[in-house]
Amino acid sequence: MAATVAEILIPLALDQTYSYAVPDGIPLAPGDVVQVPLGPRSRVGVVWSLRPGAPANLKLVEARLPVAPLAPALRKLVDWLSWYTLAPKGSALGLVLRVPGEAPEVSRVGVRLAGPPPARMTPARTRVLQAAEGGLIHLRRELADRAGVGTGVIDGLVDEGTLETVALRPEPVAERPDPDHAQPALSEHQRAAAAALAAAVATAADPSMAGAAAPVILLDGVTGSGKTEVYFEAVAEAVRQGRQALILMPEIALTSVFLERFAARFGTRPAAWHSGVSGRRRERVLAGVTAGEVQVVAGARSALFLPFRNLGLVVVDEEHEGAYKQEDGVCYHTRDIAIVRARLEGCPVVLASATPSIETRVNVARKRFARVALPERFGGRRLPDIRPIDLRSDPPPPGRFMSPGLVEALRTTVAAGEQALLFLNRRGYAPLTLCRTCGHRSSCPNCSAWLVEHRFRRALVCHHCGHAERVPEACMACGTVGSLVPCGPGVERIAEEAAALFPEARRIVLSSDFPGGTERLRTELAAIAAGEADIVIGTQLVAKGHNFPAMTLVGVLDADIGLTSGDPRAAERTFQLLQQVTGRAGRGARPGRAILQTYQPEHPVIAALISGEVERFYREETAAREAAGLPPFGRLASLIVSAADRASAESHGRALARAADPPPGVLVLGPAEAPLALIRGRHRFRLLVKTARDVRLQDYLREWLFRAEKPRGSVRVQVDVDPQSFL
DNA sequence: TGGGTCCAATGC
DNA sequence: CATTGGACCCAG
Repeated sequence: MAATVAEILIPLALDQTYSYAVPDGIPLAPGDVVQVPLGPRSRVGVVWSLRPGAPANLKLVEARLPVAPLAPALRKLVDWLSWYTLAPKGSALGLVLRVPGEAPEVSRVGVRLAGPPPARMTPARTRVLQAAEGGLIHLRRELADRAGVGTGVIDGLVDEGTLETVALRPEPVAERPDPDHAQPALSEHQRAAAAALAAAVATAADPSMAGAAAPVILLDGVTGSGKTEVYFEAVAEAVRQGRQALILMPEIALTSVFLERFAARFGTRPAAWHSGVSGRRRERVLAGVTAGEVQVVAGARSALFLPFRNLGLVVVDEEHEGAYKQEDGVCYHTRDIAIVRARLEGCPVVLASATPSIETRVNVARKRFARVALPERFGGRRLPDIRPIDLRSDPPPPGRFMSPGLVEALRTTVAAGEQALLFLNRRGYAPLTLCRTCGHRSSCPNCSAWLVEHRFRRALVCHHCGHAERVPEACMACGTVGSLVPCGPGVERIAEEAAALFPEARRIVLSSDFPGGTERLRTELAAIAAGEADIVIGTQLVAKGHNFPAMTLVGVLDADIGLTSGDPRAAERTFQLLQQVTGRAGRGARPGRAILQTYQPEHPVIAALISGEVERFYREETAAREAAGLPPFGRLASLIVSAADRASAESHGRALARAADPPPGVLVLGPAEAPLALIRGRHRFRLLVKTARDVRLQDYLREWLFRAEKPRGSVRVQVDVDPQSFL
């Protein structure tokens, strides 16, 4: 009877499709979403291909689900992603496939005046009738609130026939953005840049240009140069062309400011998509995106996999951000996948950054990406003056972390009624707790990391696994009471110091583990922007994307953090972070300045920040990468071998190394104990594969892992192609 | 020997 | 991912 076999991909960690017989009654096409039996249960899968065949002992496809099929571009993306990352195909599908839940669309019910007044009048009923005057349709709840009655009164009037119910179409998740809502005031540079981006969008939308490769464009502009306004014009062009636009951001949860700026330009907010959007809203955004009704989505990395119907533009804001790298499950870099997705959809990509990554710079130099530059700050504002304080010659008093020079700068800033930011990229009170008597250091039982004291929570916390314990009275090792001392500063400790020095200044501490969650963070950020604080003490969370007009001083407490991590990207990362955080100063009318406390003012990163020789820094850093054969001049993959016990992790790592047999141009290093050897109770060893740029890295890795001993027991091997961090 | 727990293999 | 059945352990 059935004469077709369907290859079905199921969103589980399976690397192959499974074959099912297609019943005659269910016509199928590739991309269709189906229900198939798998083991004891029924699961959702996607038709990957169909072929004629006499199904012998195959199970039957149970049903085709009444949802939009997975578009060819997304199926290609899944294939490409699993090829590139070595993740199982099914895992890659899991990123893309979102099956709408069973929850039926709750149509909102409205009521309106429709019949004669009720036989029996009451004061409550009178108020309702007054509120409903004019015959307009009101929401049941809203009408009740307006009349100051319960919804029961409304229902009573509906029963009487005085009011009638009307089914309302659900409120759209996002209004149509109006590309001509507000004409932005752009500088000449901005206008030129915006025109270039819009032209790329228009060209890609032109049917006569179909098939031509749409460009990847780096929008390169210093902090405060107005990149957002510029790429908004590209978004506007996509909307005019009737196409969809996706704006990817590293930290969408905190950007209500961004949504407002969008609304000011387009008259309405874009649809937001991130982990914080859940339930009904998520489903409705999904449905709107699928149908093409939602035109602009602003989202975190998972938005990259939404089923756009006619994508016309992808913007990757803060292109260089480390948060774009997904480190577990399917390891991918959002920027790179965004470029692949855009190519499959035939639309341009805009990468926006004040501090573009070296990869992107090199791609510009190689003419693979175009570049549009915004050379100056909006309104002609100057970048802040940056000055070092050498902690060797100008140290803070004992037990303090602010040098006299920084304190003095703070004093003048606060006295002038301006705002200062004290930046330290370390959460908590103290990063290490030491016993003065026996030298014992509190460390995490599950990870090879020190426990960080959080004085506010009265706990010692592991920043890797979340393990937390009460701050003990006595040393765990020697039992001495009152002998534990906090070592080093975290933001909480800096806040304490600022409070001691400037008791009358208004202070706000911000860090990602802040009690009150994102809602509170949002209000605090708004308060800072409104000038309701004199001194802000914060982690990197305050470094990014916020506009604090009254801020004129940024003090970096430890500019050297991160320079010594042994990670090849450490210098670049530190440079980007410090460039961003110092860029918070002087965005308003008054000029800004920044102070870097450092032990190594001669270090290339610090020296470049102080002298403003950005290009020289990048030139040298790029040259160093090239000399070392590191990306983007060579390719890297890391294999993390983890196991419940150290010995099995190490022995499997060694077995892999023995089987490596690298061809010319490939170097396999390790296994070495991973820098964080123990995380969440798992011991980790790392192998590093370094190849020349033209080596087919994935093919080699596949072949190697196929040949090598398969992991047994608790052993896991995690492959990360293009690793960002080496920790 | 039965029952209980744990964990790796399995799914078309 | 969710289920399962085999391996291992313990009490009786």
